[in-house]
Amino acid sequence: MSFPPVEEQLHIIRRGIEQIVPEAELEEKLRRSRETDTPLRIKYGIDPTGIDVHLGHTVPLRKMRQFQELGHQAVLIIGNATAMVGDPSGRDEARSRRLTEEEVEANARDYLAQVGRVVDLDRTEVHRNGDWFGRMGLADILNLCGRVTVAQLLTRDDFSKRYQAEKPIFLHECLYPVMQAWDSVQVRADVELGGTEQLYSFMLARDLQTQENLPPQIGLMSPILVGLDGHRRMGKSLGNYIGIGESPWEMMKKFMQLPDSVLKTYFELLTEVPLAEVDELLAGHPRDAKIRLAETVIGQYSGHDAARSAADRWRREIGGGGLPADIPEVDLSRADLEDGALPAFRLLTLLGLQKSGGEARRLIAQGGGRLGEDRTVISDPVQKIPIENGLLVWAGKKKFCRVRLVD
RNA sequence: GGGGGUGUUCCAGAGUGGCCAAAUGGGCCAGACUGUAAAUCUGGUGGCGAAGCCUUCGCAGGUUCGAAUCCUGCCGCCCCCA
Repeated sequence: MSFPPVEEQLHIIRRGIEQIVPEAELEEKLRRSRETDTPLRIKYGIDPTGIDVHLGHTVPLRKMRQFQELGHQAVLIIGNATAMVGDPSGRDEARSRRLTEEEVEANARDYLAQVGRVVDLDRTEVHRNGDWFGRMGLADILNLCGRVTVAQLLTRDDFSKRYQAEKPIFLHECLYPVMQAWDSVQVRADVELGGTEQLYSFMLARDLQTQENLPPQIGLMSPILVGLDGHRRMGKSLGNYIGIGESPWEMMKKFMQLPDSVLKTYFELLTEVPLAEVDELLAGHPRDAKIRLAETVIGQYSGHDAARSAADRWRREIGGGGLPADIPEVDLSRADLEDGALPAFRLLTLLGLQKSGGEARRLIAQGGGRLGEDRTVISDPVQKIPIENGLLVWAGKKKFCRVRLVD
């Protein structure tokens, strides 16, 4: 096996990376790796706490894939032990609940399947950190804890913020960064991937590795990928994410709703489109750049054909103002009708377009209730609407369905 | 163990006896404008087919014509002292 020249590798590795600590050592490691023909061990840890892998997760995963392509060894850590603690990073609150072992294991399997869409699992070492943490006795744990001071922990931004805000910090959470760092010792990591909020853990790992007479790892930190709102990090709990398991069309719609301001970062972190070309794209109409972005990323998960047809569909239906292709049909029982008609607000709630009568009334009062292909505005919330099969009903621009009358 | 705080509607945070379904901000929803982007502006944001009624302010009781507001007990969280 022979590695590409160091400069070439660095060029690929640096893309989309915010911070490398320490940078000089990375170059040195790459050089030595190439001279001795020894792949670097690239660690990335992921806690199986949820089930949806989204684009935010793919940033370090893609980086890992790139390392694989360069000939290095990917080392994936399934944090089945750390998952039971919960990563306090970037949180200003404690996790509400700890997961059970069964949940964690189920999630872990699910995660691997999803992760396999980005990294090449056949060429990846997969470890579960429960394998080593499960074997540790109290003495081992105390010994490990004895290497970290509380003052150090409190230098972490998330902990100090919480501390100042008089919010709870639980003892087991303090263990999280320590455990994460110990993983690096266990797998003899040369490089660890993660977000910028991982700095503390990465540095702690270097300390522990040095104490164990191992070469310290390099931390490669990606910027945080902001979510659909354009401000806060992409995350499941914020509901602002694009999951890699979503259909091409779902992804398409979400991409097109991104604020323009994030386009450049998205291109940089999620695609391999050369940056010079990205600049050219951004000089044109942002809408076209966005379509290109969406198509490129969707193509990575669903193939180019599917990506293209999603993009075409968007241009046709949404860009072009046509009717949506998928109009869900909702059953409506004839028994609910009154003389073949219904008050407008009641229609919306029965169809599930609105949660309550009050909500539906407000929507209609504000001009969000519409009927038919020509989207005639319903003017009065209690207006009697004659119901017929196939009637198209709108609750705002994005929610709609057709009536299907049933007995 | 002792002392002091605090708990409000999705979130943050006002409200300290009636004018409170509860200020304000955020979020969210709708409308206008657009590229169904962002920003901006406008309106809305407990439930009930109107008037009116009903349920909400950590939990359980109590005082009162009347309680988110007062009292008692319980629970959670935070800080300080030891």
